[in-house]
Amino acid sequence: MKSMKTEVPVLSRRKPADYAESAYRRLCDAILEGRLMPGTPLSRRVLAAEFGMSTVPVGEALLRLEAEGLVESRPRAGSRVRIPTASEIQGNYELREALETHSARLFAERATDADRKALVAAAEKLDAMFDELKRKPYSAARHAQAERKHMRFHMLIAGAGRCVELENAIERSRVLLFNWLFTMSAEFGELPGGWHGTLARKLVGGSPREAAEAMRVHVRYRKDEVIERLSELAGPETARMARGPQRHRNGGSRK
Amino acid sequence: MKSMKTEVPVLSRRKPADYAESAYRRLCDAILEGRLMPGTPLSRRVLAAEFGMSTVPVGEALLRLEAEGLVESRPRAGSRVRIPTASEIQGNYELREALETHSARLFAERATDADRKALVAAAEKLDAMFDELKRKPYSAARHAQAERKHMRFHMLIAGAGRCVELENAIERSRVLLFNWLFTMSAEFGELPGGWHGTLARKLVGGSPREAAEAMRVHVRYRKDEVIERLSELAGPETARMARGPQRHRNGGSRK
DNA sequence: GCTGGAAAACTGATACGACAGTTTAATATT
DNA sequence: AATATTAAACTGTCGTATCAGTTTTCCAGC
Repeated sequence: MKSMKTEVPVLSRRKPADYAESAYRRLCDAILEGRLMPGTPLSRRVLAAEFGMSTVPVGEALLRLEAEGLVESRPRAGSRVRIPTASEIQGNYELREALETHSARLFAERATDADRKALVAAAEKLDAMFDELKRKPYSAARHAQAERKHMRFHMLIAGAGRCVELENAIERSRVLLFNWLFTMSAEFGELPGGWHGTLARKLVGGSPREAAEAMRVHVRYRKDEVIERLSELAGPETARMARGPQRHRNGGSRK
Repeated sequence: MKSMKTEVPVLSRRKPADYAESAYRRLCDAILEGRLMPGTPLSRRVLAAEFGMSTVPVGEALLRLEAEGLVESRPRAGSRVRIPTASEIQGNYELREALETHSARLFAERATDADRKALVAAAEKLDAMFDELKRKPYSAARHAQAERKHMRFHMLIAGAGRCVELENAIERSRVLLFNWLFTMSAEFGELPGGWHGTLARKLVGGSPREAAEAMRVHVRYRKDEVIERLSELAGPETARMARGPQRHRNGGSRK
C-alpha cells in the first residue's frame, strides 16, 4: 500500500554483539549438559562478571530460561536451576505422549517416500548404536550422545509431519524430560533389540491410527519406572522452593 | 539437612510494585481483547510513558509476550503485535488436536463422578448459550464472552485429567488461535444444536479411545473453513515482517 | 516524474547506579 | 543452649543515560 521501492534484500542477519543471546546459549547449554545441576543458584551479578557483560542481558537470558521451565526464580531472592517435582515429570510424560502420538499420526498421513526411507535407515542405525552402548561400560559422554541421536530420530518423525509448531513443542517437552533424565546416570540406555526398527516399520506401513498406537507404546515404555526413579531426585511435591510457586504463573488468558 | 528452625509461614506473596507484571498484564489483555490489533507497533518508550514507568519493565513484558507468541520483534527495529501466517494457524490447529484428544482420553480415564456431572451440566449451559447467540444480532462483546465460556468448557475437561502441564499447553494453543479468531467478527458462533452435549456424553460414557475420537471430530469441525478465512487476514507466508523471522528462534536444545 | 542517497528520527541493547526486598549471619536475650 | 533480634550481605527491580543499528524522510540529481 505504501512505498514499493526497490525490494530490500535479506542481508541483515548479523548480531552486533547480542550479549543476551550469548548468555542464554551459555546457560542453556550448561544446564542441558549437566554442568549446572538442578538447584544451582544463578546470580545475575556473578554471571554478568563471568560473562563479561552487565546484569541486564543476563537477566534477559534468565527470563527466557524461566519461561522455558529450566530456571525458577523468586521475586527478589535469586534464581536457580529448576528442580522438578514428581508431578511435573509425570505431566511432561503426559504432554509427550499427546504430542508424539499425533506426530506419528501425521507422519503416517503426510510422510513422503524419502521421509519413510530415511526413517527406517535412522532407526536401524539407532538400534545398532544402542546395542553397542549396551556392551560398553557406562560413560556420561556416550550416554549424552545417545540421547541426542535418539532425540534426532524423534525429530525426524516430527519433521515429516510438516508442522513446526508440533516440532517445537515436542522438542521442548523432550528437553525438559531429558534434562532431568540427565542427572540419573546409567542403566536406561538398555532397550529391547530392534526397538526403534519395529516402531519405524509400523509408522511407515501402518494406518494413521496404528502409527499413533505404536508410538504410544513406545513412549510409555518403562514410563512408570523412569518416573519413579526421577521422583527420587525430584524435590518434594510441596515447598519446592520454600515459599510457594515461582512468579509469573500463567501465560495466557486471564480475566 | 541444614537449619530446621521455625518453619517459615507462606506469607510472602505481595509485589511491592512489579511494574513489569503490570505492563505485561495490560499489554496481554489489550491484545487478547482485540484493542491492539495484529501489526500494531509497540514502542518501549511510548508504552513506558503511557504506563508511567521506565522502558526496562516494558521490555521485560514484551520479552514475555514474545516468548508466548503474541508479539514479534526485530533486533533493533521495533516490536509489534504478531501477525500470524497461514501455516502457523494450521500448525496451532494441529497442536490443539494433539492436546485436546489426549485431554479427552485422560478425562475418560481419570474423571471422577463429580467431574462428569459438572461436564454435562456445563455442556448444556454452553449449548443453550450458543442457541441464544444464534438468534441475537452480532455483538463483539457477546461473541467474546461466548468464546470465554467455550474456553472454560474445554478447560473443565482438561482439569479432570489432573495434569497441569497439559492444561497450560491447551490454554496457550487456544489463546493463540482465538486471539486470531477475534479479528474475524461474526458467523462462527453457529454450531449444530446440542453440539457440546453430545461431545460431553461421549466423554462421560465412552472408552478413552472413543472419547479421544469424539474430541477429534469436535476440534476438526469447520477446521478448513476457519483456516481459510483466517489465512486471508494473515500475513503472506513469506516476508511477514519484511526481513526474515523474528529473533530468538528456537527455545530448546541446540548444539 | 522518478531514483539515489544522506540525514534525521526512530528502534532496541546495554551499562551503571540506586533502591527495596530477602536471606543469612551474628548478636543479644531468655 | 535455644530463641528472638538485629545487622550485614545478598537478591532482583527499576530509572536514567548512552550507544549502535534500522527506518523513514527529505532533498538533490537526473
